Amino acid sequence: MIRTRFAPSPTGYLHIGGVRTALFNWLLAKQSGGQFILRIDDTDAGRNVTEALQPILEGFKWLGIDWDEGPEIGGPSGPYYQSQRIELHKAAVAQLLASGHAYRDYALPEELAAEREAAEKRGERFFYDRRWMAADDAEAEAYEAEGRQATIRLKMPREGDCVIEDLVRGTVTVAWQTEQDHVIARTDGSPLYHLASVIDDHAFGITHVVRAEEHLPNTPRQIYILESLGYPRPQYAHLPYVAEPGGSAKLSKRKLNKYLKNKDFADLLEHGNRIAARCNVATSDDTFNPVIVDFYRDIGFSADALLNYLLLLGWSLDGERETFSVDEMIKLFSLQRVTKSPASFDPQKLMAFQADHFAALPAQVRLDAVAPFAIAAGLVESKDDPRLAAVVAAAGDRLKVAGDIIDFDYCFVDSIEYDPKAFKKRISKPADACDLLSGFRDVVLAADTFDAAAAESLLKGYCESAEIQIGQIIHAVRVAVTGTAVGFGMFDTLAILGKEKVAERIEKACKKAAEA
RNA sequence: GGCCCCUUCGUCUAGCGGUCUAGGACACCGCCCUUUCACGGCGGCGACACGGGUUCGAGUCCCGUAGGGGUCACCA
Repeated sequence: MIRTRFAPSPTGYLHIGGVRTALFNWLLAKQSGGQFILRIDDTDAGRNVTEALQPILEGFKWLGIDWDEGPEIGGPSGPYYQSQRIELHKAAVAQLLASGHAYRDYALPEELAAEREAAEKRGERFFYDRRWMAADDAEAEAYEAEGRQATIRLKMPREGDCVIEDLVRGTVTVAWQTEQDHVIARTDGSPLYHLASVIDDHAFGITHVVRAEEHLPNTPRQIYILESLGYPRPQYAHLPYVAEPGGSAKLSKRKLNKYLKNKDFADLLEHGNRIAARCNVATSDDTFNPVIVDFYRDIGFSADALLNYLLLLGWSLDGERETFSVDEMIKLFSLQRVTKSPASFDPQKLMAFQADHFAALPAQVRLDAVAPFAIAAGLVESKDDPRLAAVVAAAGDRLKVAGDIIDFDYCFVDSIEYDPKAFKKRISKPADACDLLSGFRDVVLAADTFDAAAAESLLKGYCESAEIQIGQIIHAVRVAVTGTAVGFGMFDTLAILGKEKVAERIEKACKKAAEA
């Protein structure tokens, strides 16, 4: 039975790289009928845990990554907050101390810092020499009489190798002597991450530790802890990290300013900002950016598209197939096909996946996705407004994300803005534009029915009688009734607007042209 | 700097000694379709980091070099 876990710290946001790691864990568990566990690593956090956790939980819910055990639902191995498991961790520390795998260390932070500095000066790396180690109770008492307090350090082996069989990287060998005596408990007795993580993984029965490769250097000390405690080793799989757009360094939320220099990244954010501005989406720097999942949800991405893209960031089936439903991901994923090198985050490719996924959705689903944005932007009052369904259908794949509905605001609002360039080119400049437009307007007004087919025959008939090619008027019509030079089919547009609006806008455009 | 990891088109990747004049996707550039935009179709551009080996034969194995990256907390 495979049991995997993802262990976020309550930071207030869900990082895209973290989602990728969680996804792989989830997939691995799901495909074998195993369990995926969410554990909250809040040993350091303290305040506001619930608040800082909420966005993360909500992010997973939106993505459809559900957990079999963890916050909100509990489970047989609980509690799932590390801060609530502290007694267990302390007991393990005591056990390690008793068995001689760890020791009390009375070094003062200043003393350590001085040692570190001295080593650096000599051009050597700092290596703690156990100078303030208490070899027995008597020594400990003596140190404590001086007013010192002990941290607990691992008494790491100083010879031999630590051999890690990693499911992604193969055999990794590290000489024990390169490992420090890591601190596992602070002077106040509180246990540190590595200790807690190992204890909890064992307590939860985690069989596969699948995490980002930045944890690879931590693995020897964790192995030392678990083997000292007599625990079996889990299987390890260290995933390559997700790299920044156009670069090879790890994607980090802290370097937003740097990513903004990448055009694709900046364009994606700009796209989001455009939607957010119209749809009342909060755009705090902390969460509204393409490194954080909230961003995608808030501008109308499909969760499955994001998942599909992330799946391919470090994994491939055969190098050919790229589109996978969630069920297919679960069925086909394998750690064997995880790549070893970091994959850089490519906003354009992500958007391509999104566009494809969104275009393939059934009309009703697309409508449901778009409606909240249309309502928030004040384009319609309810999703039952027939114009909305008509626009979504007519727009087709021009809607890449649900929030793109704002690009077609001219189908809903009372008065439109004209793109100055388009207006000049199609209406002001051509001498006969307004005459032709006015002629067409009369035809429109006289029409009995005005659906797309009717609009088409009306315009074509008008061209015939005016003895012009359709190309000579259709662009002017588009600019006059939509304000822009681009959009979906003209006849659909006319039908959606209705004859009164079409006539009114043509008149207004001609008036504006005459004034200029 | 120590330790560890990584290295095929701009990007994501296929490739597990001969089928590689290196395949697919995104991006980019043409052309076609077309009332605009988008889609779609067709075509193009474009990579095995370098140097040694091993082998009849190396993108594929070995060793070096270079480059990139991760990590070195009483953070997680």
